[in-house]
Amino acid sequence: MRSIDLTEIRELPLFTDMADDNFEQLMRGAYLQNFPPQVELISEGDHSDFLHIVVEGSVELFASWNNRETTMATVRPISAFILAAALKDAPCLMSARTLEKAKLILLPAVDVRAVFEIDNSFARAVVTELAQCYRGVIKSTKNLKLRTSIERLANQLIKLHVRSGGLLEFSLNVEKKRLASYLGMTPENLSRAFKTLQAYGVIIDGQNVKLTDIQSLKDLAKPTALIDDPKS
Amino acid sequence: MRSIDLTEIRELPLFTDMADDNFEQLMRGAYLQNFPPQVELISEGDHSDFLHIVVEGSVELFASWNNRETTMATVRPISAFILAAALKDAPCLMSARTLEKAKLILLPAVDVRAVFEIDNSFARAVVTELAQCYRGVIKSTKNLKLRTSIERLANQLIKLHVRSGGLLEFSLNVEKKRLASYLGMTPENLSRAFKTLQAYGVIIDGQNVKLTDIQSLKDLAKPTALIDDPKS
DNA sequence: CGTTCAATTGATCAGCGTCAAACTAGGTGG
DNA sequence: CCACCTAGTTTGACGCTGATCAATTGAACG
Repeated sequence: MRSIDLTEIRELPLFTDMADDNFEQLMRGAYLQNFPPQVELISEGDHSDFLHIVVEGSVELFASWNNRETTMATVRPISAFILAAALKDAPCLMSARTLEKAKLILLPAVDVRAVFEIDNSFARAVVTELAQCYRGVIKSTKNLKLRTSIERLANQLIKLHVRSGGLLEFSLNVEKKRLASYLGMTPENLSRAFKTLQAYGVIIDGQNVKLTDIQSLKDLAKPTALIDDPKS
Repeated sequence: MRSIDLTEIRELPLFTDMADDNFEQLMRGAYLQNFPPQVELISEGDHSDFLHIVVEGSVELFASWNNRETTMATVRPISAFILAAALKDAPCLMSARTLEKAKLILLPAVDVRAVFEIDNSFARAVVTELAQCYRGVIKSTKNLKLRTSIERLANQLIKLHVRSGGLLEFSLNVEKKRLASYLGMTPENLSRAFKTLQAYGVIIDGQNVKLTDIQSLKDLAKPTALIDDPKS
């Protein structure tokens, strides 16, 4: 575990306020592990024994029912996932798989729960984290229920544009079929949606996106802080 | 405030573990208020000054975008809503309106935040509550993305059946147009979906529902704990 | 009794999923 | 280095689900 720089972990909002001792205790039992692509880390319904933190690479959270599958989120460094299930010792509601080679820190859930009980700062940091997760999913539900698939795609592109720091050219950073599933549509439909957005100055080349008319795209997408702002 | 029995509030999971002093402090600033039907208690985007607790009646949480509106949840006694926004002093992501005459307790958000800072038991109870909310929304997203509207309706009926304690006859307890919106469909479509479910032993009379062939309904609905179980 | 709004029904239509096929790109092995 | 294989992506044709529009019925309320 010492092989990796713990500073970055320590500085995560979730851990930054907690007592040194407790952070130490948490990290003593931690594993640092490398995974190849397409490894299923967690299966829906599992009781997860670890809180997972993505250090490198990316992880897909997805859910299944009746032989159907949908992408719920993509987790990128550095952030934790399945916090709620690990804390409450409840079955995971989502599965997780690596999308590419990935490096994860695994914190034993028993340790997380133990430290949660004794460290009040950590408990409050957990509240902040969970509140953010909760609000994130609410926004995502609004996105799904209030918008058509083309509106969702347009807003997704604007979100990536903002996330890139305002660049007019950026990468999707996910396979299109996963983006499609995340947005609640089929790959075929996504492909057609991109074509539709050509009329709004969107140029696609593989995973590369170029926006040549942000204004008209925004007029279509009508982004709002109450759905699209990752903060707030 | 003394006019109402606080025992029930005190026994809510959110408050049951906290120190007496702090509960007192929280309740000192509380308002007990009656509202007529169709009052908008909170508007999306507001900074809510109060944590709301429904004591009688029912409250609809809904969201809007671009002149469209969707029902996100119905809150019934006794439970709190907009906890996350009140705690983080963040803009509400959902609006709230009374559906019928309702009695609410309003706890000033500043007090909630103050007590949250000093009462560690309360802070941990908040974690439990938020984790439950979070997992609830995740289930709801899975429901929306993985199921067709008829499957959602079938599962909703089974959920009401279970909630009624296993009765084969029960009430929807909401207007059909709100149920439709909650399930992500139009009222017209819901009406037709009910007709489709007649083949599965579902008999509708106003808000009254009778299930005459649970097994075939379950075969269609395929309920699963990871989407439909309110606990877990 | 009349007004209002929810609920239903029918007709029509658009969005989107499904199926099938062609095309592309990346990776593997000869 | 090239041929091949696999899987992702695109395109077209088609059909179903569910939305829209319009009209009617029904129920609640003043």
